[in-house]
Amino acid sequence: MRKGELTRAAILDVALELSSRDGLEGLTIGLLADRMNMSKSGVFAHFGSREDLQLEVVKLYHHRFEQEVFFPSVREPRGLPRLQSMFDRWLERVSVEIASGCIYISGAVEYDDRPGPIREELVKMVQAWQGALQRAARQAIDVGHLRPDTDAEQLVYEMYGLILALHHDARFLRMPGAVERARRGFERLVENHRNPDMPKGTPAPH
Amino acid sequence: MRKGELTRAAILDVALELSSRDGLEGLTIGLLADRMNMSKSGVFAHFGSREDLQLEVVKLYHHRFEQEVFFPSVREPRGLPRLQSMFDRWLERVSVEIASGCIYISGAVEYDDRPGPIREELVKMVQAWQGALQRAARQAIDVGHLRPDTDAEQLVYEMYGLILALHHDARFLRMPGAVERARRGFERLVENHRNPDMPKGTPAPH
DNA sequence: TAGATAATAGTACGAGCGTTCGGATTTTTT
DNA sequence: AAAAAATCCGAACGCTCGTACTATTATCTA
Repeated sequence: MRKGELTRAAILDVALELSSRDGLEGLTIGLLADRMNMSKSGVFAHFGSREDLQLEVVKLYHHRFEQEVFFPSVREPRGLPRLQSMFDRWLERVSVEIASGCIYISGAVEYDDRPGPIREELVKMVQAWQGALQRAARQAIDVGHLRPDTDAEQLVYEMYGLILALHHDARFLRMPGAVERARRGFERLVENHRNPDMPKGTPAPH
Repeated sequence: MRKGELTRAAILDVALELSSRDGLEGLTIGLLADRMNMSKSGVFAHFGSREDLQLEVVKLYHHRFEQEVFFPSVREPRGLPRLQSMFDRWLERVSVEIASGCIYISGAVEYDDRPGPIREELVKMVQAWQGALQRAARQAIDVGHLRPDTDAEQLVYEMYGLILALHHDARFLRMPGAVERARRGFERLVENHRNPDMPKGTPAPH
């Protein structure tokens, strides 16, 4: 009863690694078994089906993303500091993933036209992340860090574009310096919407 | 000698359609034969291998992209008009491809870690397009439409991000209004780098 | 420690894949 | 119209995939 959960977790760990490289659709039970020094059926027995395995991989990725990017950022004070932290940590994570691949991004392409529970799960998670970014952006407007006429959704749209371009240029084209470009793009974005008459004496409560 | 080339072209046309939807790696000869009302071996005979078929699909896509986006734009006058035209036509094309998928974008994800001739071809073409955009941006700087301190590569990086975000939000998340967001992002981008003291009386030669 | 239960291996099946090959059929050339 | 060549089909091969079933081994419990 305990050993099983342990190897199951180990399998999922390797499965996430393989899915990051080859995509969720490229994840194969045979290769996974090889990496685990196990038989195919031994691996398979831990999951009812391949689709269930893929779903678990997606959930595991989401959990790690939350742990590494989202949760540390919400401890920052409301407004621009929090939004900046979210982008920084996000960018930091994707920078590391240049070597391995990001499941949110590759999954978006793999499942943009492939209906089913995996697509639904992916969409749900990406929407959750975009929603969190939008809330942070709106708070930055509310506390006066960003101009009141700032379009939060447009802001998040362009932030997402910067990250996607990073993944594209760095991972696909192998271009150096893409991380710095994303950073500079965000700086320009913030500078464009920064509130020139930020009311002093009203620091954002955290 | 003539009939063969005709059906070969017809096969490639359908193959491009299928590859746009399911990705180049999702293109299968069996499905292609079904759509063509032909036998698998009949389809196969027109190409030495599946990889050759995929390569031809990539080249066909590139040719259409040039025809529809690049060539009409270089007839615009140098500088901002040409750059604007390139982005507009690019955006227009991707807008249509929201229903079918864009091979440059899906290919970038599929082949970011899969070496071989297909990856090389894709990289070459994307680099060519980015190079064309950079040349147009530099010309816009040279003729004085954009500020002299404008970083052309950074500009293209952010343009690419806007298009990638469009593909992501519209095709994967099925969000309405993404096209308009891309357009607004580009407007802001241009407005940020527009030359305030554009020398009058020196219109760009075209 | 003995018995129950969980965990893994082994084997096999059916489907789909790219590919090969020989023959039938159609198109082009002479 | 006859000969030559190009085009296409049908069947089969070897491979890999996910999955089902049975048996064996390891682990936990009483």
